[in-house]
Amino acid sequence: MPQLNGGGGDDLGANDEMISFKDEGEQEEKISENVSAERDLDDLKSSLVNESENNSSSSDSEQAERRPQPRPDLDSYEKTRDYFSEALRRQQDGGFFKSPHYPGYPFLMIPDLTNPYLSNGALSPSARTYLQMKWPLLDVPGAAGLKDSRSPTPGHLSNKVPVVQHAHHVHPLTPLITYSNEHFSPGTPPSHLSPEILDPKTGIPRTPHPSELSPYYPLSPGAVGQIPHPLGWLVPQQGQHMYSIPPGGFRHPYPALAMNASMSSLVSSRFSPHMVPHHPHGLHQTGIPHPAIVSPAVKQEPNSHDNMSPSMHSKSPGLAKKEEDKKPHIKKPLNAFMLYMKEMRAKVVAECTLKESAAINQILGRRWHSLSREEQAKYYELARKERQLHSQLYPGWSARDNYGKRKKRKRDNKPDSTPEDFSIRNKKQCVQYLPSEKMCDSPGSSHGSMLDSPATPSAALASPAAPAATHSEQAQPLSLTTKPEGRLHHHFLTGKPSGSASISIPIGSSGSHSSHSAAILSRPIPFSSLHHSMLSPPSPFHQAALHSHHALFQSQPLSLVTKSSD
DNA sequence: TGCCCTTTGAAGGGA
DNA sequence: TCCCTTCAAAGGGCA
Repeated sequence: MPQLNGGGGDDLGANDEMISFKDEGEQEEKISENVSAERDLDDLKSSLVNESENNSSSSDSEQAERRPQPRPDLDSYEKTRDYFSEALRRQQDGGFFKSPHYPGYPFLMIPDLTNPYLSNGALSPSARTYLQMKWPLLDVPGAAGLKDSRSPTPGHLSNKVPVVQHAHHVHPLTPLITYSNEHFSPGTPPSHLSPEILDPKTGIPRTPHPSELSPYYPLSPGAVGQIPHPLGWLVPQQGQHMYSIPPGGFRHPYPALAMNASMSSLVSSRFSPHMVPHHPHGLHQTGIPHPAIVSPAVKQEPNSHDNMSPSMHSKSPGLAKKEEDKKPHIKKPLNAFMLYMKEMRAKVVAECTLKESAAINQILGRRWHSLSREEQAKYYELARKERQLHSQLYPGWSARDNYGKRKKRKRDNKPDSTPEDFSIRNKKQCVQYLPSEKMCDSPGSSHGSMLDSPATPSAALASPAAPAATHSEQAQPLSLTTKPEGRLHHHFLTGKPSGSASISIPIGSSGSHSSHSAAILSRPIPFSSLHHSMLSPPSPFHQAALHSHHALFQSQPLSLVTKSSD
């Protein structure tokens, strides 16, 4: 697996970190991915027929690309396959994106997608192909009439994740090309990304047809007014949509929204303020509820008033309550780990026999730590954009608004909770999930890349965690429950002190997490007790980490460790 | 039916 | 500034 070129400075992992159980499987996976990709592409072909036909008069670049093939769908197919080949080649060449988890990353570097738009504002054909591939239901310009977008999008609207990611051959991050391929640097959005979509044929601004919106973020409440989430790539698996415009949303006039360049590319032309009527029921015009908006009946507590906007407070109690009942539940933006989890869960599930999310999440947590800084930085950046977008969409929304929306969760370290209660609560926590992950533990568990080396400038730059570190550092996984040494080491991205442990294995949870779940479950298995298949042979670095880890463990009893003793 | 579990990170409030 | 709490996703387990 290729490492970052020239990054030798903090190359913690040495070569051994590249050795993982998954490497072999990776080969197979690539093969299967290709097979699967082709299979998927077969399906894709048919959806590309019309597009190709409709663009017979496309640009010269397309003409140049186009092979003299009689079937335009095959052309698209070939081009798409070229992308895979190119992606694979780049991956093998040791591109920036090195993780075997992300075969799709190289797509971010597809040259043609660097500027997927033609001079007239239309998507380049390959970009269209790509977009079609990534958003099969996305009616990109030129593909109009391909399908009736107003028809429900069945596959994407399920809230359940398919056990096997069908689109594993394309990394979900690839749609981030939307942001740019400049490693998420908020660049200047293409000029065509104006609130209005230019008709590629006429050049006349027009209201985007719903079919041009990402199918993963179909318009929900307010139908046309619904904003498709630009991070829809995260959703495809679940078919969820992140955000929506709640009734009463956009408390600020939309034009007043300060859209920076990054946001512009995020929101793109689909976030036209002209298409933001309020829909009281949080339903897409198709009648499909927006996943980001949980029906009050589902999530909202009957007596909850804390989700009321100021405007609602000013209304009459009855009316306010009425609207409150209608008011959708605006979910929190996903953080980096959540984004990662969402993406990788299906993969882990597919790799493992595990089904329990708790166990899966443990694996994901460890894999998260095994990610390189760059990889994590991508997710941090994504999360940052998520938050940014969320804040733009819901200017008045506060995370506090959702407090109490869920049922009261375990509050085992409440002062009033009795020890009996606590012990009862922790009975289930004695279940040890991790051993069962030995089959599918992170190949990168030996990666060690997240260890406490200072962030590289690029990573730090890319990290949105930097501004938020004030809050997040306390929750850094590296921080020990006991925090015996104080906050001595630094967040790998922010460079800020973030904990005492010098290894990346979470020992319990910090903060409130540990307060209710810092039992043995949260405790990592000592390296020495891990199955061989769970960890690669320790590099010198990891041996040092082992030593440190053991030292830490020696200072902590291995028995049930809770923070309830506080 | 609905909470619990598990993970990390973000946000907000209180001290 | 630090600490704590809550929530975000997910889905099997369990009462």
